Amino acid sequence: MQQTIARRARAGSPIENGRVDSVARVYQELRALIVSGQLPPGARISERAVVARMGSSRTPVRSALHRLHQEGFVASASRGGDQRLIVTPLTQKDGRELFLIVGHLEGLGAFEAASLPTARRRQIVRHLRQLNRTLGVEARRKRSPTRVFELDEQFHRAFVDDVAGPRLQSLHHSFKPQIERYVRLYVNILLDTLPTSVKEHEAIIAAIESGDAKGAQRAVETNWRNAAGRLASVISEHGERGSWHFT
Amino acid sequence: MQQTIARRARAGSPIENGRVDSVARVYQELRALIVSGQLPPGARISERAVVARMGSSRTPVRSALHRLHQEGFVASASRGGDQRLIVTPLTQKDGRELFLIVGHLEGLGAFEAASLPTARRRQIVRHLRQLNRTLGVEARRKRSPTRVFELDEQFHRAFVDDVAGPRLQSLHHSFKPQIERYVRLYVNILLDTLPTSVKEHEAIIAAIESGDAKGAQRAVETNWRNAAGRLASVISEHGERGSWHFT
DNA sequence: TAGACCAATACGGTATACCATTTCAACCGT
DNA sequence: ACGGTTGAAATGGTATACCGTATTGGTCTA
Repeated sequence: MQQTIARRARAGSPIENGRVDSVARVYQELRALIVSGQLPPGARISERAVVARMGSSRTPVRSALHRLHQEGFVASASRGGDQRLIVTPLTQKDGRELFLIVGHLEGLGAFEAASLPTARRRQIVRHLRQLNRTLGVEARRKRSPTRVFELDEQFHRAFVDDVAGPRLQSLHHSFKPQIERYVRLYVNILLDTLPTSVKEHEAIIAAIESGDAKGAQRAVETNWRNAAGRLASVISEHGERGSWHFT
Repeated sequence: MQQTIARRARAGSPIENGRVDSVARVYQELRALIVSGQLPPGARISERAVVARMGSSRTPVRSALHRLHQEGFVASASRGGDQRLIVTPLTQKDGRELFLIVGHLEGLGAFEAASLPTARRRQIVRHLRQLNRTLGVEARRKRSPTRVFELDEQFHRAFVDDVAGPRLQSLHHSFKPQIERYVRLYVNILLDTLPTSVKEHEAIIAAIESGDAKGAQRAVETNWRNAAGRLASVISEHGERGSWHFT
């Protein structure tokens, strides 16, 4: 019967011939809920609850959860035989590891970017400079954290996406949103450290511009290592906001 | 009816109370088949064929395939609407990316290992030295490539596993077998470059011993970058063995 | 004989039924 | 009133039926 409803919904869709790829839809919606914090860290996730909320069936939901699990957005609280899923808690240790991994992954990207022929490098550098300038402006007037996220995200994508193969890209795409979870949790405090970040970005740009691959890699890694440090001090000062369970 | 058979099989199992976690079993068996090359690169994989071979049902097989897909062991040949799965082909580009990513991931591990307190570092170093010595011996008498894989694998695990958090470990565990696919394909040729590898390992050990984090990281990355180079030259010389489809 | 068309079917996507286990809470006995 | 017991509901795992599309192999025609 639900099948009928779903089919009818599909048929009502604009031009869609049929298939809607529920798993992708469920995956994205769920991930958005987790990243935005509407599903708080530690919250239990039941397949049937998701089905009820998103109106699909268990099979695609199951696939989506499987993927989220493997990417680290949800974790198994594996009590007993079953593995019950919860939204991955935000801890200091996990945050540090996440930041360092992304740093080294992007470090590889930066290395490759700085090894490009001069023409393409110049192109990338111009883009980076523009983004970082905007970021600096946005940092001075302290508001709209969303915009800041977006700019920082674009900055880092600018020298990774263009140069990374499919594997590195997919890793980056799955890790960055998890970073975002941490950043969103401590926005206001992290916002104060923006000028430092902007300066570190300058170093990255300079290294890529001059074709200094190792330097670019080091600069990116330093940027992330410092960010990890800043996050750690913020967390230890304010407590781990995201480690409790709200059943 | 098949259910009955399965249940009976379970009951016949030694002490098992019930659940066998088919998905893990299917995942591991399939992965082994892919890594060992019994399922050749480019081979099509159909859910129902796997079911027929491994005797489970489509749901767990589907989960296992999903995971293998995300980890990169299988790829979608996405013709048309469906995404048909094939064993990921072994190409020069992909191999290079794989090696570099693992290099940078392990670089992070080495950095952390070299940052450990002296006592634990000494412990790790002793282990590393022993493994590398055995590797050197094994290199001189040229046989048993399996043993060589194992030793190299253990060497790299020795400074990653002990120090890495769960995320880095899981990445490492999913990437290393994919490296193995490439290595297995070109064993005999790659075996000649072993002495070089042993020397590079010495550099890694020395850096960890002296607590030189950046040096250790660089040494590991260099080791992998060189390995990528060696693989690339071998592939371009012998052609891409793994890029054709055997339907 | 070569190419186009058509039917059988293989396949992936989805929905759902069923089972075993765990959880949770009402209920009963002390 | 409190703690233990039991049974119902929930949950995850598995098997399977059904759908629509894409592929394929064969036949018919030019």
